[in-house]
Amino acid sequence: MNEMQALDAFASLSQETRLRIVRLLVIAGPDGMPAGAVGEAMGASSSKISFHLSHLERAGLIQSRREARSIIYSAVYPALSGLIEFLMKDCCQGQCNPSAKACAETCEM
Amino acid sequence: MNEMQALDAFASLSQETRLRIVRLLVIAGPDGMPAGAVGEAMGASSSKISFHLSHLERAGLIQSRREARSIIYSAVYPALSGLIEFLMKDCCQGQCNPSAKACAETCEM
DNA sequence: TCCTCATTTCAACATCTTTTGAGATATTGA
DNA sequence: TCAATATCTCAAAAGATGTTGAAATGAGGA
Repeated sequence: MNEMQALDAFASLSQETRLRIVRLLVIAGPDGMPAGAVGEAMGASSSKISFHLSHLERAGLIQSRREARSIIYSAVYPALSGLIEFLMKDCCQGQCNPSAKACAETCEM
Repeated sequence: MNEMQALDAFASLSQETRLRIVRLLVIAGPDGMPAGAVGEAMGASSSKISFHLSHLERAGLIQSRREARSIIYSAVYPALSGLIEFLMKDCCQGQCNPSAKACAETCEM
C-alpha cells in the first residue's frame, strides 16, 4: 500500500453511499452480492450505484465477478486492513508495537 | 465511532497534505510537534497548514495543546485504530474473528 | 435470432472542497 | 506597553466530486 493507493481508498470511504456499500459487503462476507441487491439495499438508482461501485473497485476496496446476468461484488479484506497499517507504519519512530491496536494502547494516554 | 465520525475521518485522510500530516504526527509520537514545524516539513503556507490541521482536529484524528507561543499537534491513536474497527464490525455476519487482521486472513482467499 | 434483464456510460448541472493572500488574534520577552 | 513571533480567520477564485435521467451495452433464455 503506497500513498496514492491510500489516498484513493480514503477518498472512496469518505462518501456516505460508498461507506455503506463497503459495510454491506463486509457484512455479506466473501461471497458478496449482486450490484442490483446492493442498489436495492441502498435505495439508490442504478446509475448512482454503478458509479460508486466502480469507484470502490478502482480503489481496490471491492472486487467483482460476473455470474450469469449479475455482477457480484465483494469486499477485498486485505485492502481494508492495509489502510490502518499504512497509517500506523513507523508509529512513534518504531518504539511501540507496530500493530494498530497495540499502538493505540501503548503510545496514547 | 459512528458513521458520521467515520465519514469525517475518511474525508480528512483523503487529502494528500492531510494524510502526510497524520503520518508525520504518527511517526512523531505522543509528544507531537508544533504547527510551524509541521508546516515546514510540508513546505506549505501557514494558512494552508492551519486549514488542514483544523480539519484533522475537527475530525478527531489529531489534538492540540498550547505550549508557550506554539500550538503542539499530536495524533489521536485510538481514533485511527477505531476506523478499521468501524469498517470491519460485524464482518462476515460475525462468523470470523472481528479483529481486522484476523478477518483479512480468515475470510479472504 | 430477438427480447428481456442487469448493469454501465455519458453529459450537463449542482454542490462541495481547496488554495490564495491579506489581515486579525494571541502570547511572550524586552 | 511595545515589538516580535506563532498561528488563525476570512472571502474570493479555482478545482474536484456527486447526481440525474436517458441511452447504450452485454449476457442469457425463448
